[in-house]
Amino acid sequence: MKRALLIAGPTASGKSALALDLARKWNGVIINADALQIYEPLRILSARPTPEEEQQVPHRLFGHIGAAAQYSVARWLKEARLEIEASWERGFYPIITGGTGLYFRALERGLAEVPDIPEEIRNHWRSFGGDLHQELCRRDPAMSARLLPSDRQRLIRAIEVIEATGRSLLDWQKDGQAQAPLDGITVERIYMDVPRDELYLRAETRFEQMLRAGAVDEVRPLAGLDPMLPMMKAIGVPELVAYLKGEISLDDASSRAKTATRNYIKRQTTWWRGQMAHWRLPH
RNA sequence: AGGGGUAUAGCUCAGUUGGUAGAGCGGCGGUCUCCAAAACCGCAGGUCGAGGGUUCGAACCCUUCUGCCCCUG
Repeated sequence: MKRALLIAGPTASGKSALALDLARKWNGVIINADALQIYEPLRILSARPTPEEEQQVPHRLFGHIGAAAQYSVARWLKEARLEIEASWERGFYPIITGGTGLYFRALERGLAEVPDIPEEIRNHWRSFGGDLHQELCRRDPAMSARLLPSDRQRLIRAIEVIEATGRSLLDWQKDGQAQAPLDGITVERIYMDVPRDELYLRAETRFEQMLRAGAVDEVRPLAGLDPMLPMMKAIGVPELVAYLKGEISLDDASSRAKTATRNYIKRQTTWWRGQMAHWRLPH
C-alpha cells in the first residue's frame, strides 16, 4: 500500500529529529521539503542534517543544488515526486519534512502546469525598471486587478507568463493543477506545534550554536556572490556577509539574524493557519 | 563642583516661524499556485523625563528638579 508521512512546522520546532526517529523505526526515507536545505553550501546555516545523520537513514533532496542554480517549487515538486515513487518501489516509507509551506501545498494540491518561461523573457522583466503594474494592466487586466502595484515579484510572474505563453496566469491556474503526487494516497500529517515563545528561544539558541559550529566560515566563500540569489537570502547569510565586510559587528549580525528568524517563524505559522487548516492545527 | 549638550512609541530618531506628534526598525495580524528562509499588505503602541510659569493655545519659549553625555577643574 502506498503511504506517505508529512512532517511540517516552523523552523526549530524539531521536525528533523522526529523525522529521523520515525524513519529509523519505519524503514523510511527522508525527503526534504525545505527551500534552503537544498543548497549544498549551506549545511550549518540551513540546519541541514549532519553527514552522520544522513548515514543512518536515506536522505533525499538535501544539499543537492549549487549556489547559483535556478530552483523553484515546480522543480522541487518534480524531484519530490520521483523520490516518493522511488521510495515506494523499493519498499521504503517516504517521510517528507521541511518548513516550506508552498512546497507542501504543491505536494498536496498540485501546481498549475505553466510551461517554463524562456530565460530572456524572465530576465527582461526581472530587471525592468518601469511600472510593472501598468505593463501587466495592458496585457492582462484581470490578473493585474488581483495584484498590488507594490508586489513586484508577482507582477513579474504574471507578465512573464502571459508574454511567454499568450495566456493569463489566471487561466493556467483555473485550468487545473498538475496531479498532486499524493492524490489517492494514504497520508499522515504531523504539524510540530510549539508555542511561539519557546520557538523563538530555541531559534535564538540555535543560531548561536550555528556560529560556534562555523557559520562564519561557511559564509566566507560565498561573500562575493550575487546577493539577489535565493540562497544568499537564507537567514544568517546577508547578516554574516555584512559582518565579513566589516559593516557590522558579529553581535549585530547575530541579533539581526535572530530577528529574521522570528519574522520567518511568524510567517510560517500564518501560512499553516491560513493555507493548511486541514493539518489539525495549533489554533 | 563649574560650563555645554541632551531627554519624543520597546529601539534609533524626525518634528517646519508655539496650533495637543511622525518615520524606520521591532511587536502583532494577514496575503500567498514556478525566487517562498521570498515578495507583499494591515494594525496597535507616546500623560512628548518631572514640576511650575508665559500664552487663547507649548514637544517647541522661561524656570526648577532629575537622568544621561561631553568639556574644564
